[in-house]
Amino acid sequence: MKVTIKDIAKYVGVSPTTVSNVINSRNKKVSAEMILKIENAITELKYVPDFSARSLVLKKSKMIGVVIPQTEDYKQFLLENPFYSEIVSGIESKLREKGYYMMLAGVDKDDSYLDVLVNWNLDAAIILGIYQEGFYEQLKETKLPVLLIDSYIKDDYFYNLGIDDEEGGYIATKYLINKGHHNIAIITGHVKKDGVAEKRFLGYKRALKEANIVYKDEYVFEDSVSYECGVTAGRKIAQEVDEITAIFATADLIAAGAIVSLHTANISVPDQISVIGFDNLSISKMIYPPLTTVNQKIFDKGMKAASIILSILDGKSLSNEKNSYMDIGIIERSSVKERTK
Amino acid sequence: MKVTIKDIAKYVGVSPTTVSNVINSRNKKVSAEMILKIENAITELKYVPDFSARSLVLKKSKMIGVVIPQTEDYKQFLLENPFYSEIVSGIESKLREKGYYMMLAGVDKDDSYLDVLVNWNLDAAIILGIYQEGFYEQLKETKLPVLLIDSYIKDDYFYNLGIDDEEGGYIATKYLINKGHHNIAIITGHVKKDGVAEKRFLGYKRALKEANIVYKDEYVFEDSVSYECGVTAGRKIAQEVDEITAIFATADLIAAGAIVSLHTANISVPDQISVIGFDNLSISKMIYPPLTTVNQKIFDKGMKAASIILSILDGKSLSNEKNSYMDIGIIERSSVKERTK
DNA sequence: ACACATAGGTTTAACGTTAAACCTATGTGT
DNA sequence: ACACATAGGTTTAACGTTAAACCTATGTGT
Repeated sequence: MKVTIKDIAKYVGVSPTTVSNVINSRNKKVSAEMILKIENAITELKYVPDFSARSLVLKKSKMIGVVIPQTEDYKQFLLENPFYSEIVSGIESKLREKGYYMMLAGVDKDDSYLDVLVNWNLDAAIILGIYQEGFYEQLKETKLPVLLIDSYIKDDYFYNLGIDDEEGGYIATKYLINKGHHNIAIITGHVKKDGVAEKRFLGYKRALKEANIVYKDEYVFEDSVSYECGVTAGRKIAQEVDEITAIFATADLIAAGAIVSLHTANISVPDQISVIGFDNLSISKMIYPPLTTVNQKIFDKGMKAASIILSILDGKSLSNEKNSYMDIGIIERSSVKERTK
Repeated sequence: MKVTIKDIAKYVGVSPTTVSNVINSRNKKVSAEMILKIENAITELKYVPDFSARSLVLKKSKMIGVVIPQTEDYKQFLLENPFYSEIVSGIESKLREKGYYMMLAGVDKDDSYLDVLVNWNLDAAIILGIYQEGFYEQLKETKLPVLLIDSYIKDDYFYNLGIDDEEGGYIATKYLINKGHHNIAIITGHVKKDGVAEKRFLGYKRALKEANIVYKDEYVFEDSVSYECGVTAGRKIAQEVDEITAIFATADLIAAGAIVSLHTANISVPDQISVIGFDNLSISKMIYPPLTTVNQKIFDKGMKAASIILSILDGKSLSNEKNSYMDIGIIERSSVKERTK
């Protein structure tokens, strides 16, 4: 049998409410002596509170839902994408520090899985990735505080955390230009469907324009954001290596794929072609050559996401500015080189 | 206000129990006509069950705890390790398919965090990684079904899922030997503290012995299992490259680190030195050269772990064999080459 | 000497759901 | 004609916790 608050109460010879008061440190209502007695009884009988019961009466759970998308193609949980797993790490780390719990869930076509937020009296949700229209409507119906990460959904209901993706695209491209490159390919996600991809692409264009380099459609390789698509794009670029001298891969995963293709085609990075990535995933230092990339401090981003949500729950959501941004910057490693030819 | 079972009952003009019966498809107790009426009311009023209340009376939650260790050194959540994130992906995927939920938690020094399993009426736990002695004692006190992944804890209480690590070490080493290598270095985790490392090391020794190659202590590089330690070991091995012709890195993360060091020292893999890894992480095809490694189907392992736990909960834990093993095998890529010199 | 405040509690009802025991009208076999 | 089964429900209590209202003895100011 499970030890309950009543067992403690009986053991000490006191009412359940008093025990509850001690557990929740409402100490004004109970004498120091009694607190000690009850605390001893708790450790002695190994009492552990039942959060289901607590959540039932309080309508709070100290549990935050973290939602990650599924890829339609691969039917796999995207935690396999290091970007998601690193950010989830950050979230969990901060939540645990603050005594909160994390329920991690994938979402596939069956949107109704979202009900889980309500089912469990979750206190709030952090949403990673992009979903269909209806998903956000459902989210709003939960009435819960919701933080969207890297989303360009414009809706007052939601809190947002992201980076300045346009600026990121700009500084990455400018970095290549400053190294003397003019013919710069970009490998990007679907610009129409994905706000992040769109902004980075816009930044790319701005940097070109500013440097008086004509933008060329042929230099744009648009596909899903994945290692595999990086491989495919890299293969195509390998055939134009005399013309193209640098690549802006808008995600490290894409960069990793492209570089493998270039290796296979016996093209040296960075001697024959430079590559800059985006994200600074932990794998970016493991590939060869170590990847120069745009750092977005993913782990910190996760911690920040959790902090924002917790401060909302604490009611100290200071400003009414619902959008937050992380700093970005270039991490120089070895995949970009001054253009010589 | 939240819509409850009572609201539905009132709306339809029936008792709460009847609504409950419909929700839980105990259909024998209610007429077809009534079922329809109630179902309509549920969608109309947007009723969503409260799992806290349900869990309180049923003592079940349909929620499984998944526990991941923290590194003491880095104070980071190990989901950053792709091995853990891939396996968690597999677990989540299967759990969701079966209508279960996942609570993901890190564990640090403050072991009492384990209470969360009891707090939330979790149905079972899946434990990744290695912990101190006391941790397992606490786990047993929860009385919950617990599945340990890749653990060599011998205790009848626990279910286990792993691979034959000794065999893995053996086939990896033998693969190198078959390619003509004699002077084979091994980079391994702490053999005394980590059962997995120990077994793989034993397999390495067995393969050497079988081939009449004398084992040399100088060829053993023992440190933590991480990318960083791979870098360190690789740096040392780089200085003995005339003698050592192959490396068995007992984890892909280690292999990735070692290879970067070899690149830095201008040593060609696999022309001057061959490297075989272990795990077949998704990053192993992203590094250069693509890594030949021992495949342990990590995603599938996660799915299997969830399946085992669910079948225990269903009471159809067929055999009384509590230990399960995944198949392993060599994945040939490009980091190992026939020895020439 | 009395009103009032306060410390240190207790009692009661509620959160939403389910299991167990019970009820009642109708059908069914002999 | 009666016993009995069954379909289709209802009523009650319980899960463990907490909030709100209440109680009582003692202390405190005038």
